[in-house]
Amino acid sequence: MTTALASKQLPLRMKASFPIAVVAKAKAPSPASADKQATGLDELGTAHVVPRGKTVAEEGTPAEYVFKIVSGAFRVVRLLPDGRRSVIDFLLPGDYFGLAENGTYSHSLEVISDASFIRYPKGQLRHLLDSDPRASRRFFNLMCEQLSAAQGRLLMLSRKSAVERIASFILAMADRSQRKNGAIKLPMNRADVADYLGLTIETVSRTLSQLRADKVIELPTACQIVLRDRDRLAAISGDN
Amino acid sequence: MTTALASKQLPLRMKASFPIAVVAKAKAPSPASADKQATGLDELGTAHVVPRGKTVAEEGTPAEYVFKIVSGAFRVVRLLPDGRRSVIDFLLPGDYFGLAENGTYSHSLEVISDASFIRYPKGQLRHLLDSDPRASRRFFNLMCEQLSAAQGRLLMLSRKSAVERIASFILAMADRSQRKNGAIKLPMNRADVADYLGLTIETVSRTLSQLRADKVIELPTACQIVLRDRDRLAAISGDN
DNA sequence: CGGCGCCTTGAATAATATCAACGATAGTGG
DNA sequence: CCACTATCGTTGATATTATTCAAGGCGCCG
Repeated sequence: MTTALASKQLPLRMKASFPIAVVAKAKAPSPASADKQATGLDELGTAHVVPRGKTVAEEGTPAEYVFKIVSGAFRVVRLLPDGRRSVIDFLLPGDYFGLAENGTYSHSLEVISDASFIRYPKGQLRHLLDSDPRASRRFFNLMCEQLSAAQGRLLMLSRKSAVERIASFILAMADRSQRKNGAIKLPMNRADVADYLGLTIETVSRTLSQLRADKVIELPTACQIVLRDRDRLAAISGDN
Repeated sequence: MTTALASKQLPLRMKASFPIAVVAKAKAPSPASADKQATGLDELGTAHVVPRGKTVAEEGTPAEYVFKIVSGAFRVVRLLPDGRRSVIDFLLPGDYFGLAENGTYSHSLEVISDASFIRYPKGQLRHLLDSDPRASRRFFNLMCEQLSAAQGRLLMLSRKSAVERIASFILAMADRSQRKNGAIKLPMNRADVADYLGLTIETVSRTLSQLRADKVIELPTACQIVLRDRDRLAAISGDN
């Protein structure tokens, strides 16, 4: 509860200096048929730049768009009526949001670090999927990956201890995230990690401190992690 | 751990009287093109009958088939190396298994109550998806539903208390499951429920007892639940 | 330099797991 | 058909883990 309310609305100093802006408008829409592009999708979307803290899509509002992350980092958030928060996923460049959202968004999409994305009208995407087998196949595979990832997290949340979750998380971020001279750079804060792993801020912090004390990781800053003993981290994580 | 090992292999007395059997072999395979069927898929599969306790697909083995449940109930199971178990989903008639499984199965599919299913070679299904937009769309929507369901469960596992999980579970089963004169008939045992909700057998049992004591439900038998106060159950469940 | 978030750490509490015993039930074999 | 037995379910006592409450420190930005 504390976690949820604390992180519900990040009071970021959002000067108007960095508003949502259409940065590039694509060429004239073509009757999605003879495509040479990877997906034939690119020309349907508009590019946008957004500042940290911005909510790009809001839970409960009509799901009109699908988003493709270009740069930066996002969190996918869902709330319980009493305010408890769950971070369903973190999105990084190349990831999509909204593919499975039907009618209204069941999640909010929030910007963690200054970011940009391409936004596609859902109707047009649907049409493309119906008419272009290549795109259809591509997005079907994307859905498969998302589902697999979600199922992996179900196992984690239902059966893993706090250290195991943290270890798994660090290893996953090590693969996905940016590096800054050897250190993994976490774009999210402790509250986000906590709500992603189903823990509290305090437990996340304590567990990281413990891993540091055990010389498995180093923490140059709060949002940087250096792997000191990857094998042991993998052993702690519990899988394989 | 106790839970996992206890329920890892149900020592059901499996007399040879009820083996897997091909019950119906479909007509000659057609070059999936001019389909009149709902999905054009039916003729690709073979029907099978399986007894309780049987493992129909095993985690780690090549994912050659997709399954459509016809009757009975199944659990989708994933194990941690040390034996801890998670029930990722329960499958009832109309549900599919294996759509997102790539290369090798990342879950086992186990029969909870005597059941039957149709099995489709994955390669042929893929081919159908590539060639038939109707089928493609249908299965894309199925994947969307599965993903949404998984995400809902992520919220539950990461933020809900034991009572809330049990209440949500009962309400969900009330919609999906069979009835037996007014009572919801659970096909699974306590260990399955526990591993599905990320709890222990004992906590599941205690929580159900407590709900009974509070006159929210009745438990005519261990596997039957009568809703006595659906509104209160919904309130307890936490969502909406 | 000052203030505000964010992070860390400690101590007490609450929730759930674990250990253990008993009870109920259903399927088996006599 | 009944009694037996294995399995499953319930309940109690205790242990453990993570949460909650509280305070202080660090770092960043203005």
